[in-house]
Amino acid sequence: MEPATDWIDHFPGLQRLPPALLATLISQSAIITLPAGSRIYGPGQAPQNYLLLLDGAIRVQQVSESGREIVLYRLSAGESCALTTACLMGYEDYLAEAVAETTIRAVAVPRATFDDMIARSPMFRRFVFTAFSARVTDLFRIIDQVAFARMDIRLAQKLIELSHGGTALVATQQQLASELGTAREVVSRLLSEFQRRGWISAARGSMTINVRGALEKLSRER
Amino acid sequence: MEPATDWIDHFPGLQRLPPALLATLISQSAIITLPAGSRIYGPGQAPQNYLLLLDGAIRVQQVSESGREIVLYRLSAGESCALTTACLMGYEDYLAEAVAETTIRAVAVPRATFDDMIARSPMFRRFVFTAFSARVTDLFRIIDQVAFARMDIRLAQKLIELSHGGTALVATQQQLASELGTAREVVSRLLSEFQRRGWISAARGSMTINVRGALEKLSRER
DNA sequence: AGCGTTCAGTGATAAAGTCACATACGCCGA
DNA sequence: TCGGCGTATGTGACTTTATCACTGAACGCT
Repeated sequence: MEPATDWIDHFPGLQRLPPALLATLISQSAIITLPAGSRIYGPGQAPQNYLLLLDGAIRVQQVSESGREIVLYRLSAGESCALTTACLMGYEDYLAEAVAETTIRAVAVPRATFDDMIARSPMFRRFVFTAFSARVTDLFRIIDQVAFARMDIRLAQKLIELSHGGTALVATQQQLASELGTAREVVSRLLSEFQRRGWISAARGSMTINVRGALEKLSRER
Repeated sequence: MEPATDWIDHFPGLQRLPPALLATLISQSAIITLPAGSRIYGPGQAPQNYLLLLDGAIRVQQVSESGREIVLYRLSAGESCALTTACLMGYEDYLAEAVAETTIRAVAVPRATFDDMIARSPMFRRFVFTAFSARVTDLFRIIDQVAFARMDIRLAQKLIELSHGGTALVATQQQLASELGTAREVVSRLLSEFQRRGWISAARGSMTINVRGALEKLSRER
């Protein structure tokens, strides 16, 4: 089978790899497609490939024994599963799980090829470590938020984040609670309060931001 | 100056490096000593070296804007500053800070040497990635605990951890609170309760575990 | 229109965090 | 040996968050 070659365009950090290395990377890797909702890695499932995401979004989250969830970070097109890879290389079991939020298309680089590329290319190393450190920074930030930040502030931040600059926002209270690692009832009460102040209007499974400025002001507090 | 060579014995994962690589690593690295309490890395201080810890202990923690702290993980002899290194390679600023808990002695591997070793030795790569994944696993665990675990359970776990199998434990309530990322008053009340039940006896700046079994039982709950 | 499922609201209560003090202990110097 | 002082601890009052147990509303189907 003829491997596709144009996917490399998605990754600015890899575009200027020396041709020989590029050829190796491309010829050894497969392009995979997974439907929305599929679990990509999970506790006890050691990952076998280094994934470079071409299309779609991946959500990495942690699920507690009581069933509560918290979203750790998201990956979108052009990013790679960096932490996963650390676990892959280090033989540690993954404690979090990664779920496809949409249909995803990704390049799967086998373990051996990954190791080979790391050895041969400073640029590839740089690419991988940069991705690592961005994720680790995300984790530090999450810990800071969960340990020290008030929930109304965190919810305001999340509403702004999920609205992507627009005014509409599609999410159930349960989904928001899972984003923040809290209980749905807490989200319900905070949203009531936001609504009472006229900052948002809520409907079943969605809401509208009326006064973005107020949410932004709150989200800058601490 | 003649570089010391015997430090390599501290790191089983590195002992069987090919002689040529070992020679490079040893000749390029310096052994440094830092006094207890020194800040090794901090927010905004990008690390310049990969540290391999020979003696002493390092605590990595996060400090909130309000001054509350939480300990993320510790490093002891034979371990390396793995996450730090990711930030070093990825050029991201460190959000947490690393503090020497005791006088420490460490091998400082310069960035360029680190990169070179990564390129040349599968064994070195394995060593680094293994350390990395152990730390990331620690972070996942912290997030799980902070987001979902009850404080009495976490305190019981911490008392057991800090007692190192013995019965005596030296720590102030403020130190315990910083370990857990909570407020001192919370620790005070929980310790009172443990004491009321006869599980521990507390004094100023220290305490004694009387009924380890009870703490262990509690720490297994969730 | 009826029905099952998913979402959202709410009261009661427990756990944890915050704020503002009151004590208590240990040590050092007069 | 006695104050005085800095650090450590105890506690009341109150707010915020979590948990539990429901109720009722909205939606998608048949």
